[in-house]
Amino acid sequence: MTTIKEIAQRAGVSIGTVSNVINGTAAVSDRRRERVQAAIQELDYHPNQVARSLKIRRTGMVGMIISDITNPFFPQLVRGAEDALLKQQNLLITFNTDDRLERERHIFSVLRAHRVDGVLVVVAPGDSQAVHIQDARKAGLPIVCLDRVPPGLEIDIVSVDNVGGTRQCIEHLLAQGHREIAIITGPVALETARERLQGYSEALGQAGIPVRKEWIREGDFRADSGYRLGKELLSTPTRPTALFVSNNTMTLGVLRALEECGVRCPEEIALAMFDDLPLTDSFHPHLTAVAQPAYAIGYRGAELLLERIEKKSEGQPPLKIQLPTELKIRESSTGYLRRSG
Amino acid sequence: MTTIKEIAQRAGVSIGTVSNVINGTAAVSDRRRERVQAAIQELDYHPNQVARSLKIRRTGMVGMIISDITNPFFPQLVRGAEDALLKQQNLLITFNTDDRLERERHIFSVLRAHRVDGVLVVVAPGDSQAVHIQDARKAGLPIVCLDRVPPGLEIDIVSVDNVGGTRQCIEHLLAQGHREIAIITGPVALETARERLQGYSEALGQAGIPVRKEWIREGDFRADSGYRLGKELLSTPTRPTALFVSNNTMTLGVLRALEECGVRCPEEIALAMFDDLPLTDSFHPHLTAVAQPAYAIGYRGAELLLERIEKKSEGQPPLKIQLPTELKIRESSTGYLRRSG
DNA sequence: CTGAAAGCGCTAACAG
DNA sequence: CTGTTAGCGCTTTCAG
Repeated sequence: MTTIKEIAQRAGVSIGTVSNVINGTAAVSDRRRERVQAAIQELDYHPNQVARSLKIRRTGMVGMIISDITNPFFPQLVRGAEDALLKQQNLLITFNTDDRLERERHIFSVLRAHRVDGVLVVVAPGDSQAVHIQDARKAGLPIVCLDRVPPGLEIDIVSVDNVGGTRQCIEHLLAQGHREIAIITGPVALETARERLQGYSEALGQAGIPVRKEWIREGDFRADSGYRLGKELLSTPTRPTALFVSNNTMTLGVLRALEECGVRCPEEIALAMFDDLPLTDSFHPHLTAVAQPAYAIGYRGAELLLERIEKKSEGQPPLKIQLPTELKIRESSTGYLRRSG
Repeated sequence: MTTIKEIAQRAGVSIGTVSNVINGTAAVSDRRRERVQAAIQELDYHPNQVARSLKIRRTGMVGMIISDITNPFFPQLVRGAEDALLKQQNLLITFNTDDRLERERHIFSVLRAHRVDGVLVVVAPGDSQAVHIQDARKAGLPIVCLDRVPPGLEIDIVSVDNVGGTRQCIEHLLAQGHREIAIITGPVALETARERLQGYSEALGQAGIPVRKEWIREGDFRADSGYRLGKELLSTPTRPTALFVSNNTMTLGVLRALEECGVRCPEEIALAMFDDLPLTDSFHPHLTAVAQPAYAIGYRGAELLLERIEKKSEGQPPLKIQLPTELKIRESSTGYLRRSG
C-alpha cells in the first residue's frame, strides 16, 4: 500500500506539500503540484482515510440501523439516505436488527467504536429507556430517528403523519359505504402502531360509528401475523366488509389468508393498508395504500443528520419533521360489491 | 471521547495492560482486569477502531457494490452478506451504482481510501477492461464477484447456472405444449444475460424448434424495457403463446403491458421469468420463476471473501462457485388455455 | 510557498 | 504479569 511518504519521495517534495495538494489546504507551486499529481497517478495512490480520520477526528462514515432490508419499505429509505450522504462523500454503513433490541444495542456499540460521524436509526420496539441511545448522545454522537419515535426521548425525528394518513384512508372506506371496518394494528409498543390505530378510531368516532373490540387485532408488522389475524377475522361470525392493515408486509399475509379462505378481494372484502408496495401496479389486486415517502424520509433524515454533524444547527432543539402521506386509491378498496338485501 | 489513556489512569494501570484486557492478548491479573473493566463501564469507553485499524492494518470493514437496493433481488443478497460478515464482527458498507460504470469506479476508489478489507461486487455492465478492479487486486485487495462475471477477468465469483436454469424453464414451457415462445433478454453486454439467452436457444434447439429472431428482444433489466418490449411483442401479428423474461423487474413491466393490452395471463399468454419475486405468493398472477438463491449467494460470497482476507486460501486459483437455481412452477405458466382449432 | 515535527489512539515488541 | 516506547499514515502548526 503506497503512502504519502512514498509520494513525497517520488515527487521530491515534503509530505506536507503532498497533503496540501491533496486537500487544497494551502497554495502549492504549479511545478510541484504537477509532480505530486503525477506521482499519485503512477503509484495508484489512495490517501489513507483511516489515518486521516484519526487525525481530524471525523471518519466520513454514517451508520444506519433498520429492522430488515428485506422488508420492501426499507430499500427506499436506505437509498434516500445514501443519495443524500454521497453528495458529501459520506459512506453509509447499514445494519439490520430484525427489531431485536439486543442487536440494536450491540450495533450502537460497534458503530461508536468505529467512530461514525452520526447515525440514522429506525428504533426497535420495546425499549422505554433507550439507554444506549442516551449514552451515545451524551458522548456527542449526532443521531436522527427515522419513521419511529423512541418513547420519551427528545430527539430529531423525521416521520410521517400516521394519525392523519390513517384517518384519511378510513374516511375513504367510509365514503365507499363501509360501516364494518376492521383493523390489524402493529405492535402497540410502537408509537407508530398506536398512532395508526388512533387514526382509525378517530375516523370511526367522527362518523358516529362505535369501535368494536373484536375488530381490532394486534399484529407485529410481519407477514405471518397478517396471515394469522386475517384468518381469525374472516372466521368471525359477522365478517367485516372492509379491512385496514397497518403495514405492507402484514397485508401480504392477509392476501394469502384471503386466498386460502376463498374470499375475493375486492369483491367480497375491501382492503387498504399503510405503506405502499412498489410492485402493486403490476399485480392483482392493486392495493389501496397510505403511501409513505420512504425515499424522502431517508433523504431528509440524512440531510438533517449532516447538519447536526456540521454543527451548523448547534444547540437547536430537536426537530420533529413530519412528511405528508399520500392516499393511493386503487381497486382493492373500490371494487367491493355491496351485499344486496 | 474517552481514550485508552484515560482508562489506564482511572484504573491505575498502564495503557498496555488496558489493551491486553480488551484484546485478551496477554494474561492480566484478576485484580487489574476488574479495575480496568470497571473503568470501561464507568466511562462508557469504546475502543477507537480507527486508531486500531491504523495500527493493525485491518479495518474490519467490507464494501459491497450492487446496482440498486431498490431492485427486489438485492436486499436478499445484501442480507446474506451482512449475516455472514457479522459473525466475524465485520461491517458492511453498501453502495448502489445504478449500473453506471463511473460510479463503480468512484466507489472503488472511495473504498480503497477507506481501506476496507475486501469488496463484494456485482459488476456494472459494459466494461471489458475493468481496470479499476485489476488495479485494486494488484494492490492486494481481495475481491469477490457476485452474480455477474466481469468479462475477461480471472476472479472469484459466486453465481448461478443461468444456462441450465433457463433451459429447464423453457423445457417446462415446452412440456406445457408451447411451441411459440418469445424471450426478453437482459443487456447482452452482460454475460449473465447472454447465458440466459443461450439456455433459451439450447432448449428450443433440442426440441427441434427454430429460434425466431423477432421473438428475441433485448431489454436492460429494468421495468420500463419490459413494458416497452412486452407491448411490441403483443402487437406482433403472430403473438407468441408463451414469454420468458430474463429478470424480475422487466417482468413487472410486462405485466403492466399485458394489462394495458387486455391480454390475460395465464389464460391468453403464459409467462415465466428468471429471478423469483418475494411477494408473488400474495398476488396474481402467481409467477413461475427460476429462483436464484440470492441470500445464499450473498452469504457464500461473503464467506469466500472472508477466507481470502484471512489468507487461508493463499495463492489458490480463483473459485467459480455456481449455486443451483430452483424452478418454481406457478399459475402463470400452467393456466394457459390452448387455442382451439 | 515549503519542510520539519508533534501527535491523533492504539498495538506490539521489549525489558524488567 | 506489567510498563515503556516506537510507530501506523496522516494533518497541522510553526519557522523559515
